[in-house]
Amino acid sequence: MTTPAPPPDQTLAFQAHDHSHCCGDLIARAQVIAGERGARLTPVRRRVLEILLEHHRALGAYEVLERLGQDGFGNQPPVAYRALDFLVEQGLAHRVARLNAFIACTHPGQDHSPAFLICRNCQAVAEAPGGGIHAAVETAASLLGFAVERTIIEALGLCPACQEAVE
Amino acid sequence: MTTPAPPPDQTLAFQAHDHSHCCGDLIARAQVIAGERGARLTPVRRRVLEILLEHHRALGAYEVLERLGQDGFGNQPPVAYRALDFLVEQGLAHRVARLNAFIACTHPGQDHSPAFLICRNCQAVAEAPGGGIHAAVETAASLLGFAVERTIIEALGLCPACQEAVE
DNA sequence: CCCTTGACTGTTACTGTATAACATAATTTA
DNA sequence: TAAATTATGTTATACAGTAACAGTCAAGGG
Repeated sequence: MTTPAPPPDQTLAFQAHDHSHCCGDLIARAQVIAGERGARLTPVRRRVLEILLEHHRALGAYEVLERLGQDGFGNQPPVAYRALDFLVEQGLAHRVARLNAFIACTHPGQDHSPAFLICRNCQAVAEAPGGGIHAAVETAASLLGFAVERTIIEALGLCPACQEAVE
Repeated sequence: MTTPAPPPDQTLAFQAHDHSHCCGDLIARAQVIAGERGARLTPVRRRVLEILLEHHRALGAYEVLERLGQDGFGNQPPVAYRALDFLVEQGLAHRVARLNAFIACTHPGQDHSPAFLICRNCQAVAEAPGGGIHAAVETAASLLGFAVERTIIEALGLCPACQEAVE
């Protein structure tokens, strides 16, 4: 599974950008992607995706849930978890294991197993191109005869902005 | 993808071996390592490490806690979490984010950020050599100007034995 | 048009994971 | 030995996730 040259939006989370644009754009693409797969982007699901898109950081299910409740949706955990599970299945969002939290996918539609870069200072999360990393995991695993099905790649550290801000 | 002979201890978790030997040995090494770092391997901490070493799989904090209680130690969550946090800080154990669980380090004393191979069938967890993987993560991160401090690398799949057992 | 079907949402109730805060005990240092 | 530090025990609570069931809504078949 090789990854072509990274598209220009890879550093999105770590750069200034027209955020309202990137949100609206991704919602529209999500609508299309879901339609193609015969899945329905219902109001709750759409709202959850919007909530995730309002940030470039991972949100806990209960953070999402609180906003859902404010918007008149159900405010019990399964409401949030079901919508989040749907978005993850459709590749529209990802789960960040380290944070027990969820984040909108910044380039949906492509089949990808992402590598996350998590800033410990500002909590921003970016998706890095993961091709080379996955190849390295495959190599290491095959030495032990292990058959990889899925990988979790998460790096903790400092984003460009916070490297200057923090000592 | 060929499978050359792996180094002897890397596949430990996936092979038959003298388990009582590997436990006693690692406890002794832990004692030394802690001493060198000015840290105290107290009875609770030592017992927690023993509990982890009795398995080659990750144990939840509450599994550890239950055994601690049976041995006359405190049976409230902080007792287990504090001991586990200590072991992780000293490099004597690792946290497996995917499983919200902990596992004894199979080669402590070396400064290493491990890559875990998690069998979804038998729950065994092995540490894979992570050098190449970390290099790949560094490369990907540096393209975005991100400074990596720690990495979480976990692969889910089937260990050699379970590839035969499971269809 | 109504009815059935299946998918989605809402709710209750619960299990599991983790930490804050404070009291007590043991160990080290002065 | 006293003071300071470090570790342990305990209570209480916050955060994460799921099972089970009831109600609702949209789409297709008679």
